[in-house]
Amino acid sequence: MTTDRPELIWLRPERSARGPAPAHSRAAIASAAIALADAEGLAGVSMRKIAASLGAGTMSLYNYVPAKEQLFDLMLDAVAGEWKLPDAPSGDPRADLLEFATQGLAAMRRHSWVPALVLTRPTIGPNSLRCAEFFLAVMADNDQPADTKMELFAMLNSSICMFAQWEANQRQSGGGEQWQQELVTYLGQAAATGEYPHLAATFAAGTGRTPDLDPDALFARSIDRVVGIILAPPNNHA
Amino acid sequence: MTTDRPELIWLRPERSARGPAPAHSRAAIASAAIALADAEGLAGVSMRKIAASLGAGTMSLYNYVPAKEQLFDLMLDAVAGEWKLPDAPSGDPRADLLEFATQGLAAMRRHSWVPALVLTRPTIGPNSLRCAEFFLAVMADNDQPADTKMELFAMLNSSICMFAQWEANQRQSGGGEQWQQELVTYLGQAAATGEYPHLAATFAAGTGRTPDLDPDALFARSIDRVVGIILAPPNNHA
DNA sequence: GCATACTACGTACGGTGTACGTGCTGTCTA
DNA sequence: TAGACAGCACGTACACCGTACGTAGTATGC
Repeated sequence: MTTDRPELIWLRPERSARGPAPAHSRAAIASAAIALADAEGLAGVSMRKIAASLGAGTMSLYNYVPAKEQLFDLMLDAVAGEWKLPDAPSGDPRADLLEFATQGLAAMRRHSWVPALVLTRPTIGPNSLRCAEFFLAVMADNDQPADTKMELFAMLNSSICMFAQWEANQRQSGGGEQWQQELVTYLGQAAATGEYPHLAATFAAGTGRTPDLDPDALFARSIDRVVGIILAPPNNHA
Repeated sequence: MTTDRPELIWLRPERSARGPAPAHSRAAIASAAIALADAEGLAGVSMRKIAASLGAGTMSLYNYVPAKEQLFDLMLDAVAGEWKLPDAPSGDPRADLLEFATQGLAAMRRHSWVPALVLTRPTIGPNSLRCAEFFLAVMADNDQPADTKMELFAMLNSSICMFAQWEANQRQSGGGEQWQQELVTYLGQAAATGEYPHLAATFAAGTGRTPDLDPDALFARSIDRVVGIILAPPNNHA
């Protein structure tokens, strides 16, 4: 409420000239938080645990981060820094966007808490801006309005997130045998009611199939569609 | 690490024959929780507040719901029940899917906490199944593999969620004047560094524009693309 | 009649984010 | 150079959270 200091964390300097040198850093705190989230999930991240893993007092963290929410911003931007992007577009926009998406998926596979979090917190830290910059560089020759390009960027990012989240859910569900069992039981019951004929048919058809298409290939196929939409000339759509 | 015992809530009967009649119901509890989430956000939902709003003791809720996590399932399925779907497909799949998406967007606009939540919790309650059933009925004449259809359903749902979440973020950001101000300041600074030339150009081009395209039209346009992909014959893509 | 299974709910425990105060340290200003 | 002062480290404390557990009451099946 009382906003003497800027709310936006990127606007406040990491360190001012006065006072003793800090014993830690935003980057170190974010890194510790990321390690915790990777190991225990986002819900397992607490200020006390982060402080303990850094050997700091809990309340010391508040000298670096105004609140836990802003810590999430730091975490997300740190992950955005893991994208390994070429310095300049290659000249093949489709390949560049695919590579961008692949980098994103890889990062989100390492940090399965990212997709759900990034959806609720639009990130605009330095590393995220670097990603946006790359996207816009790739799209430089594409004559669409500026804000449309930003929407397309959001669309690409969301698609990557969706896929990563879907994978994470699969993994989580597949892990619990009992849950899988219960799910089958329940869907069987639902099908037996006769209220869901199409669903029952689909369920029956789906069972016993072997495919399990290579996840990477599935991702490439899905994202290729999205990239196609993004790169399509603006007015070719009815 | 708690021993994961998912205990699918849809499998346990709401009420058994023995014992006194319950004073409340899952539906009433879910409804109270939804009202709370609408008013204060998902983080504002607590067992104590729900109980208070129902005039019940906090711990009584645990006679209806094994844990708070399962309550989220109830909430999501209750919202899925708000979709107003025709009994049968109209014969125009494109129109049907657009209508489906529009219903979804409307529900998510009423309950802005849904998109983020549903992404992390695949819903399979009775109402959610009804939605899937409708989708499959629309897709009945479309000869794609069963599991592909389910993937496409997930894709459609995700797209709706993405759009709704994006809108919610816009609304939230636009609400805080100071935040908006700080964002502009920060982006200005970032642009001034010269590290983000394309971003700076895009930002400059975006400022001063008037469009603010009607959100519904924007949604229709976006979702129409997705519907196009969904309805496209399976092998028309390179 | 009576065991049984369920409802209702108070109490309590271990966890959370963080406001506040206290002492310290380094730098900038007069 | 003296002192004001901003930033740092951290302990304590508070309000709130999810929920395990125990107790008491009540309707049903045998």
